[in-house]
Amino acid sequence: MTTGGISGWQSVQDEVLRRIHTRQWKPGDTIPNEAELSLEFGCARATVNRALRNLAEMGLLDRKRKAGTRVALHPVRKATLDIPVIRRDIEAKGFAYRYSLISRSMREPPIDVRGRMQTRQGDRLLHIKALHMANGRPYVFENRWINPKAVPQALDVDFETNSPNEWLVANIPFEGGDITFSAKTSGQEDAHVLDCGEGEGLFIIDRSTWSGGQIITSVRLTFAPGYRMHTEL
Amino acid sequence: MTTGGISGWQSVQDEVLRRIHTRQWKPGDTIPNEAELSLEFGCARATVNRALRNLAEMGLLDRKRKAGTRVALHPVRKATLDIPVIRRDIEAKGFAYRYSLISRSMREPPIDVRGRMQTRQGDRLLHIKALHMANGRPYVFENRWINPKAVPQALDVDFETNSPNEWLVANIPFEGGDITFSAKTSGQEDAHVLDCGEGEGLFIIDRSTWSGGQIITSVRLTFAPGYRMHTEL
DNA sequence: ATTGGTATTATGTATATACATAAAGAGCTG
DNA sequence: CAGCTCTTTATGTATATACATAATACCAAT
Repeated sequence: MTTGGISGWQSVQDEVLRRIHTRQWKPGDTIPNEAELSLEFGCARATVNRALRNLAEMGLLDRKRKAGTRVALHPVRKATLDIPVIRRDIEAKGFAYRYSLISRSMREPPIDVRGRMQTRQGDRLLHIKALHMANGRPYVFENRWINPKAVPQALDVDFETNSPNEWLVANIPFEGGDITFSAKTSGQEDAHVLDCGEGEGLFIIDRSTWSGGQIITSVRLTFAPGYRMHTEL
Repeated sequence: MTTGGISGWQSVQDEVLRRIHTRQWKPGDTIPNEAELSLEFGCARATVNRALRNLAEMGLLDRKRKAGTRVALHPVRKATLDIPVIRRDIEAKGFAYRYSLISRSMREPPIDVRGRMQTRQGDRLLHIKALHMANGRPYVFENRWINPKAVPQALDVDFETNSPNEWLVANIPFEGGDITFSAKTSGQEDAHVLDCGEGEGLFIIDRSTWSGGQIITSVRLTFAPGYRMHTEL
């Protein structure tokens, strides 16, 4: 039978994918509409819709009302990264996790942090420096600012045994945030804390999270040399 | 009215989100099942399903058949990154794009590349080095290997005016791949090509793509200092 | 030719219904 | 009590139908 086993939206998706890969449908082409495809595949339009919607989410199809569905000209593939809790990240790799607090204080942040956290001059924030270790080796240096106006409970936590990373994830829900990935050259503090040389390239994640219109926290994670963040697409 | 305007799966999603954020439903809690929620919200179960499925995809809910739906204990937030064509990335930032080919040759790859590309000893690959510039400044150094067995057409392209990045995206469909993000310390070649100092931290993207069981290409993108990759969650 | 309104059309969503499937839990058996 | 089946149950999916909405295409009036 020519239809093989086309049943279920996944099969429809697979068949559409096949046609794209074999260039039966080339980038820029408008493909048949949902009604036609449902007829061809012998399934309901909703099933075709589910498949095409999914492919559009993956960035392989462009869909517009009335205009129809076309194969994406520039397949802007979307890689989805998991942003795990650091302890779980380390443990998932089979390493022993250890945590140690470096410092904890209230202070006025430098101007760049003030901008990111949208606080006024003179506002003091909770500042925490901590180190996460894998098998006894420094893994990532956590440099975090917490807004006490948004998270007053944080003032009662000493962060001696629990990292702010973990405490926040477990206790403070957030609505959204933004992440920036970059690289920097290790300075004196980095080299000291991460036990590496000065002038090494380090992987950086800067993250701010907000909820209810307030910035909750802003953190810089500085990873030890050799860190790699992997994903598939 | 207490229900406000709960209609449409997005409203259902918003309401569920609200209950999570207000801790009415705490991490680990099992929430009412689809049938109950559809009754409460006065909509069809399919509508609730759509909303909850979406939230599960975002990593906020854990769903299992029979076990029910619960609020994720460790909200592994998924950040989706766009992986654009370099030229579009640069142009989107409002910079003038320029491209220049550095070298093009057939050669046997070093052992690490041979591993990534799954080729045998003695197999020769097409090796291309190229530079992408933004407003005349080096932006990213493209160091690519192409498998001529998978992409024989590439042998007829000189890549003088079109980057392999762009040519491949436009001409060779791929099924999947993997990406690794990391940082490295600039060496002599990096410093020369990217016009920066030696010993600077550089952002690295390593990507391999495959189709039909064959590795098509493997590339290392070395970004000039200051590059940042941004996303929201 | 430009403007502007209207008809057309493909996707987007909601609905009730039905059946499939995974997995937990009960109950049975050795 | 370990190990097995069977039942129960919540999610997963497919279906036909209906209506909503965005965006194009067409036609008329200026």
